Amino acid sequence: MKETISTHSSINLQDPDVIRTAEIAKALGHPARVAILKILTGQNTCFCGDITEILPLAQSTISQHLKALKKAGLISGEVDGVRTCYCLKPDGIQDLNDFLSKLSSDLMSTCC
Amino acid sequence: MKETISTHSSINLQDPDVIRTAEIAKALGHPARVAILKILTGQNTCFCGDITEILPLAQSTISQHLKALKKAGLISGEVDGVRTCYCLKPDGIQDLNDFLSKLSSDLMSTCC
DNA sequence: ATATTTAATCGTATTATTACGATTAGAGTC
DNA sequence: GACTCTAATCGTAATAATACGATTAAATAT
Repeated sequence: MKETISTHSSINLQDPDVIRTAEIAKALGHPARVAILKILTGQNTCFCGDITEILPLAQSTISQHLKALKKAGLISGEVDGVRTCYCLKPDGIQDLNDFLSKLSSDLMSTCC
Repeated sequence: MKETISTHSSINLQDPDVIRTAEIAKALGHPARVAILKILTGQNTCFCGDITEILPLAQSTISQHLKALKKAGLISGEVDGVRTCYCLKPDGIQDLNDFLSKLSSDLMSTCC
């Protein structure tokens, strides 16, 4: 017999915030995609081909990773002639940053 | 013929920083694990059973997710009698937070 | 029009993740 | 000792992710 007074009625797996955070984190959850973000951060050479030259992965694989980052809203990709110009999207990065800042600040609360 | 002057000799997939960031993000990359972190943040009830009552997942599944979070260094798990007490690990959260803060601050650099 | 360049998509094989029920193992209780 | 409670692990099925080469499509150049 349990008398659990749950204060967690607000935490569920369908919560858009939870889903959004997981989505962004998942997009970041592969070394190739972290590396791509770093490359995009440091330079204004945002073409797929440039990344293909830097990372030891096939063009189709890079393209797949770019697609994943774009789907998660972390980067934009605009066609520029025969190429596509990829660019970081501050909003998406901010989303995850917000969650983590909040989490970090809450860490003061006692546990164990 | 290309004359790429790469300034990215420092970015590679074996870079421990890149690998670490991806590892942490991957651990966060599932709604159940984000929810678990939120639960651990808000309360000092850190037992597996408590989480099992809050989230609509089997005990074995929760246990699996806890294992993943622990492996990534985001939580600790200490046996306390018949139970195990789980707790957020500030260091791991900070690792990812650091990367994202840096990324965010770099977003000012021109691109597209 | 033909050829070239760039990047997306297709097809596919391999591996990893996710979820569950069942079982196991250890701690505490009767 | 037998019993209960908690949580880890096992076994397994279904799904997703990853990587590659090959192909396609669109833009540009010759």
